Amino acid sequence: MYDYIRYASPLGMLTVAAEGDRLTALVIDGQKYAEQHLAGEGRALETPVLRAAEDWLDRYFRGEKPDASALPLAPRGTDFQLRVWQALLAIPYGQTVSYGTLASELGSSARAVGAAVGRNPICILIPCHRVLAADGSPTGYAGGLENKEKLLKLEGSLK
Amino acid sequence: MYDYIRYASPLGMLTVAAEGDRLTALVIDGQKYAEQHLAGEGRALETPVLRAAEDWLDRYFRGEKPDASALPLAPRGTDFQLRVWQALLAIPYGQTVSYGTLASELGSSARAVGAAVGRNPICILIPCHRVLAADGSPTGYAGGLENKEKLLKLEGSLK
DNA sequence: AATTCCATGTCCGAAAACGGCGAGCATTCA
DNA sequence: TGAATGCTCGCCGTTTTCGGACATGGAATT
Repeated sequence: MYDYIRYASPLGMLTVAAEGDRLTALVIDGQKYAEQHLAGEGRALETPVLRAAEDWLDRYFRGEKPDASALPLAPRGTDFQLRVWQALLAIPYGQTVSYGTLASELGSSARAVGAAVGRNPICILIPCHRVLAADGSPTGYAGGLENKEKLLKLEGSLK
Repeated sequence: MYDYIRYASPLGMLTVAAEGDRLTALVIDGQKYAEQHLAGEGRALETPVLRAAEDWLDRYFRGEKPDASALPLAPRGTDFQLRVWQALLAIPYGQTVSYGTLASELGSSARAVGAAVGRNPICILIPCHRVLAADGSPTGYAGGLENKEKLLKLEGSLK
């Protein structure tokens, strides 16, 4: 059982979900794997943590650089996925990494990291959009490639 | 999250578990598949329904014929399993059925019924011990064959 | 009689397939 | 030369698929 709000963003409508006082999901309409991240019953209810997320998004899309670590995140995943998502949180605003380097930091393979990054349940807040192919091109995005590019442009990482 | 009590019986120690005010499991120490029936966190706490189950067991082992339908049962399983367990509840005290007849009543196969009966999460209360092989011999029991025989003797179905 | 098939629902383990990749090598044009 | 493109192969966590094994019994063959 989770609570959620809908949020109108430059990327389209978002759904932000929480269980208790922790965020569990942030998905873009039409996003791949969204069903898995929003499994079970949900009710439209704006709890305090959801209001905080709303503020965060307001500021983010306004071009500010709000601190994601201010929000309590509780993504669900396998041990490996949690490690990868944790690593994503360490990538600063405006910077990017390649799947390969991320993989070698984690002692894994680019391919496996790619799969885990693609299942990130908390878009934007956990900045999976900051991971690019080795040649610097934005390769794939569960929420739609054009949205990945929008986010990177907003952050000044892409022309 | 479930509550449970331990119960010393002629069959050995039992664990009776409930979620809220409904029984979800009754397993004999050493019983097969017990882990599945007691999955997740449990705490030792005697709730009203567990006390009722205790009374029921006291009477049962004393040789009385308490009514199982007086207790709220909430076993978890597949649709087919629930149908089979429902059918078990219809077998009166002191009577037995064969896997085959049960199967034809349910429009299934003896083999499939056997598998489902074997996964009964609420021993004794849901009388899976009243199902015998076609030739009348007690074939298998997740809680140990000797216990199946004890129960049948108590009920007078076995010499 | 004794043996062999098969039906049927579920679980479990093994094996194979599938990715939001990337390095290495060959080929192709300027 | 050298940069750009395309192919193959290895990488490794997760998901999907597949083959047996069961708390059996009836029908069809030997």
